[in-house]
Amino acid sequence: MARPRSEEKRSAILMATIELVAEQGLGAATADVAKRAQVPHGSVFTYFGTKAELLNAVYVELKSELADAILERMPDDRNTRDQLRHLWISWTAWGVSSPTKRRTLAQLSVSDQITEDSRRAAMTFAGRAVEIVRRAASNGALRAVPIAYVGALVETMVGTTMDFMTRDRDNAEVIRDAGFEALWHALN
Amino acid sequence: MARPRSEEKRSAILMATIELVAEQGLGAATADVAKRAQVPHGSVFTYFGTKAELLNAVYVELKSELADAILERMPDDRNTRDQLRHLWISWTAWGVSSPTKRRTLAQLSVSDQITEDSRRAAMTFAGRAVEIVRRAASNGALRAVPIAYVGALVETMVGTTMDFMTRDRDNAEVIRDAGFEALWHALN
Amino acid sequence: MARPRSEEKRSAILMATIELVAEQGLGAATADVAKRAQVPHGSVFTYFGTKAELLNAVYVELKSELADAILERMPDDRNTRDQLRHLWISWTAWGVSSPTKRRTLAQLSVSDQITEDSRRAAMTFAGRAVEIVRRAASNGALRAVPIAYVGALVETMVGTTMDFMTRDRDNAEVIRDAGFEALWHALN
Amino acid sequence: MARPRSEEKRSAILMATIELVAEQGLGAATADVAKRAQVPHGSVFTYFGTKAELLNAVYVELKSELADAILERMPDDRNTRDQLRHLWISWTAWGVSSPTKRRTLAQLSVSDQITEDSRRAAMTFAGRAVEIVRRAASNGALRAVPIAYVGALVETMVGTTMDFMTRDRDNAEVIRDAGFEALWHALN
DNA sequence: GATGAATGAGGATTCATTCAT
DNA sequence: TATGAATGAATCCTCATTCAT
Repeated sequence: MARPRSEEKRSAILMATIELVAEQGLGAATADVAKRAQVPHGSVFTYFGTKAELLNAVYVELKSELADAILERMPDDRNTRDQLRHLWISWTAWGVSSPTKRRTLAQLSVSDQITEDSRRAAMTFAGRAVEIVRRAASNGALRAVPIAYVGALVETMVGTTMDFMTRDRDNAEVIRDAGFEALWHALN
Repeated sequence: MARPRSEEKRSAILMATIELVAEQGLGAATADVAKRAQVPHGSVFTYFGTKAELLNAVYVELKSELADAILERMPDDRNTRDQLRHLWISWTAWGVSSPTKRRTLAQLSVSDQITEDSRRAAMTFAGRAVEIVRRAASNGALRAVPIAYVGALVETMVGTTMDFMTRDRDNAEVIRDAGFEALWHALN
Repeated sequence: MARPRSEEKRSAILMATIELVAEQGLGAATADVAKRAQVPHGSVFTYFGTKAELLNAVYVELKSELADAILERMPDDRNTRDQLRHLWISWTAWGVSSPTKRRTLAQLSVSDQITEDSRRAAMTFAGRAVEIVRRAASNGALRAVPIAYVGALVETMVGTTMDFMTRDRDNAEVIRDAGFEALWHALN
Repeated sequence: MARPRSEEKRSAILMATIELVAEQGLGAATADVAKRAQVPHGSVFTYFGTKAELLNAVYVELKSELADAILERMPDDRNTRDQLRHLWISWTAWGVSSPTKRRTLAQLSVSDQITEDSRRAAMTFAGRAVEIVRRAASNGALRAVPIAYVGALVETMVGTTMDFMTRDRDNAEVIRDAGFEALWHALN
């Protein structure tokens, strides 16, 4: 009759990790994560096994959340450009309004601690988004290259755009819209 | 009158750091760097003071080398598109032929250990390259946004392109050329 | 529910520190302390956080022990001179019989690693002793100066006396008694 | 035809050491001493051989300077009390006006780096002062104990008095004069 | 399952002294 | 003699993971 694991604890650890990685990088100590989550140090390991697994869980969590934010109100009935524009706007909006999550996700994305499995799982969430990108690029300069490359280009352009929007709040919308036009031209 | 600092030693430490960071990430131990460079551990600190300074020196060194590689044979008499294309090709060629340096530079670029000073110094090397980008973007969708944003977009697109070229050697040129077309359209 | 901290371990670390500081000074290595205490090096930090905290704990511990030794059999019903004499004799006896503790305490007392908090805590233990000194000095040359100064004078005179008693065991009692007379005259 | 050692350099190193030890304790690095003295690091060792020798030289220098300050205007024709009083006043005056030197001397005095030789040399400077103390104590409670003990008592009482004078400038003279009366009574 | 003490291999940095120039 | 680079043992502290309670 083991006590069931608490979803709250799991979530608290996840959130604490997101915060600490944003603040201190991937070197953030698990003991500090536990303290921030107001959870015993040992619990981090009962819930996630190893630090690497914890980081992977955070990665998947953030990717999933991001995919939801992007796709939630996607106007499926509109043309490709409108859909891509929705993707671009909701994605950057997420990044600008969740800078902590954005920073942590950026760090995790380039980390070699994230497994191929986690990356694949993240891809799955992004399926519909990738499809939009694929359609948008289907007649342009990138029509003949692997879709993964196109997707990566879009992702990296969004990332850079979010960075500059965050840094230059006054011109955030101008940057965002110009960035979208650049993307649209790049794909067409 | 004392023994002068040895340029060779300095260089050996720098190279060893580049290799180890590529292999193990920014957490690479200074003791291992010393061993790889075949110098005593203490010498790392004689030459660079702290690990952070060492990493900054590596960053500046690689940025400088990269700028040289890009600008060395830049055809200044050609039109903007040709110059941008030369930039794109020489940049990706550097990355593909120096994957170790590329990986280390990528890690350093997103690290918060790199100071604003180092980034500024790197910017200086890149001056002429930025000018080409500025010209290329002067009539397109990005004409009204900060040049820093445009430069960052180019840099991130090159990075992504190098990654895929390295991973998919057989199609490297196709990817590279499609990537360039995408960039050209993005800027125009 | 976890393993509770072991009072024995804490105490072993404290004792090992006292010994090593007496032997090697405040520069004694925490690793050597651990070895002497037969605990893993990491445990020193589990129990005391930093070396400075460890030293402060030793200081407070020794001051407390000393206060106990002095005040334990203090004849509260006797006149001031007898009480001061008891203080002097029990204090010097503690120092002569615990030269290791005495030396360590002497080093800590002049160290700038000891915080104001620790010194205040030590003062508290010494309260009754200070009161005796205050009474003894209340009609003499030192009646109008801060009691802290008077207390410091007494402390420093005891320290010097213990040193000479230790060095010259054969005349220890003569020195001790002469020293007490000197103190008594100084205060009266 | 070796270049003669420069008295200026020697002196600069000595002064720099006094300052740094006052600021950082005996752990002050010789490299920092050299920097403060505006002298190459190696020179510290050409002039003093080892760090321990340097510290001993500082000790002897300060003791000598102190002895000069105390004895310079000693009124040899006055009675013992007046001479002792002159000793007390000039000594505390030196300490209050040279807090850096005082702190360094205090640290060195309790250090085990100072050799017996250095201590003996210092004693020699203090000869006339010891003689005054001896005379002052010749009929009191301390008449039968080793003169070294009496001297040490005087020294430690002066030290404590200087500390409180420095800390409580407004009452410095009151403390000084009360301290002297206490000393006089202790010796008589 | 819950808890937090236990562990010891690293990690970055310091430093007195030596010695090449 | 003057100079400052060279050296590597030593230092304090961190940390992921395990495990006794």
